[in-house]
Amino acid sequence: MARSKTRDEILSVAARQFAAAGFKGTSLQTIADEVGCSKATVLYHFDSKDAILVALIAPAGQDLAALTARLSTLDADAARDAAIEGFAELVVRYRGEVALIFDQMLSIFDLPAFEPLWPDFETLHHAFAGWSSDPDELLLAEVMLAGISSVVLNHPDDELPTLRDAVARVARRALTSR
Amino acid sequence: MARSKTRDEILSVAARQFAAAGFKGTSLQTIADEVGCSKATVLYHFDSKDAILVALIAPAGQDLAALTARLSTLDADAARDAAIEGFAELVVRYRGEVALIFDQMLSIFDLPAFEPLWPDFETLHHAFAGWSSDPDELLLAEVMLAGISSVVLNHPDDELPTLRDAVARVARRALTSR
DNA sequence: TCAGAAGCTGGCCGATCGGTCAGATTGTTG
DNA sequence: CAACAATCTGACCGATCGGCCAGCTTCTGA
Repeated sequence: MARSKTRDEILSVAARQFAAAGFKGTSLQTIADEVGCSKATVLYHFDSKDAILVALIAPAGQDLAALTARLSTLDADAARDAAIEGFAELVVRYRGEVALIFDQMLSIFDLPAFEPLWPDFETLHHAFAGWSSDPDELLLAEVMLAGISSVVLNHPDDELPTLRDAVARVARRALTSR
Repeated sequence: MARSKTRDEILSVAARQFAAAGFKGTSLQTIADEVGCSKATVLYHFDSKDAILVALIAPAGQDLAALTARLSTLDADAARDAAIEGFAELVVRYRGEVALIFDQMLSIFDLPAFEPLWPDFETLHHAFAGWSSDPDELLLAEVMLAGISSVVLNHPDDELPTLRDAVARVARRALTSR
C-alpha cells in the first residue's frame, strides 16, 4: 500500500472531485491541477481515468462484501438489524463512493467497475426485508436503501456521525413496523 | 404549443436521452442523429443545450407547484396522505425529469433550471412528515422522498402503474407507523 | 561512481464538445 | 409572379476531452 505519495494524493483528490462533480464532470486536468502535478503524471500512476474509479471503489466493495457475508449467517430479525447498522456505517464512511454509484446510475452500460457489487447489494436488499419475499416488504427495503444513500450524500460532512445513528434509528422503525 | 413538429421531436428525444445517459452524457449530436436532423437545427429551435433542459423541466415544475399549493390547505394527516399519493403520481409521470434531478444532484452549482423547484420540494418534505418538526420524522420523510424517486426511476416502464400504487401503499405504512 | 529504475513533464494527437454563421430550401402571402 | 419569413444545413470555430510519447530529472543500490 501507499505505493507513492503522489499516487495517494491523486486518489484522494479524485475521490473528492468525483463526488462533487460526478465522474463525467471531472477531468484529468482538474485533478492534476489540484494535486499540483501534470495530467501526464496522473496517467503515469493510473492507466486511465476509469482505472482511478476502479481503485477508488475497491475498498468500499470489500467492506460491503464483508458485511453481506456476516449477514447471511443470521436469522430474519438479527439480519435486518445488522444490515441497517452496517449499511448506515458503510454509507457514511464511503460517502463519495456512494455518490459515484448514484452518478453512474443512469448509464447502465459502461460500468464494469460496479458489476461485482451487485450480488452484495442484492443480499443487503433482502436482509433489509428480513429475508421476506413479500413484494411490499421488498419494495420498502429498496426505498430505504436508496433513500438512505441519497440523504447521507446530501448532508454536510460535520453531521455525519450523528446522521449515521439517526438514519439507522429511523430505518429500524420504518422497517419493523407491523 | 406544438410550435413545430421538429421542435417537439427534439424535446421527446432529448428527454429520453437525458434520462438514459444523463445531461452531461448526452450531446447535441446524438440528439440530432436520432431526430434525423442536423445539430444546427437543434440549436435553431433552442438557444442552447441548457434551454432544452429548461423546456423539459417546466411542465413537471408546474404540476409539482400545483400539488404543494393543494397540500398547504390541509391538516397533518390529510396533507401527508395527499403528499404521498400526489408524489407517487408525479414521480411516475415525470420519471425522466426525476432522473435528471438525480443526475444533476452532484453538481450543486450550475442548475438555475432547478432552483425554483426547491421551495416546493421543501413543502413536500414537510407534508411527508405531517407538518411535524421532529428531526426523526423529518429525516424519515427525506429518506422516503429520495428512496421513492430512486426506486421508481430504476424500474422498467411496464410496471409503472402498479408501482405507483405499491409505492404509495408502502410509504403510507412507513410514515404513519407510530 | 554510475547505470538503471522510478517519477514527472511539455507537447502533441484525434475526437468530441457546445455554439456560430452564411446561405440553401421551403412555405406562405400579396 | 415576387417577396418575405420560417426552416434547415454544412462548414467551421475555439475549447476541452482522454490518452500517448520522448525525454528530462531524481532517487537508489551495486
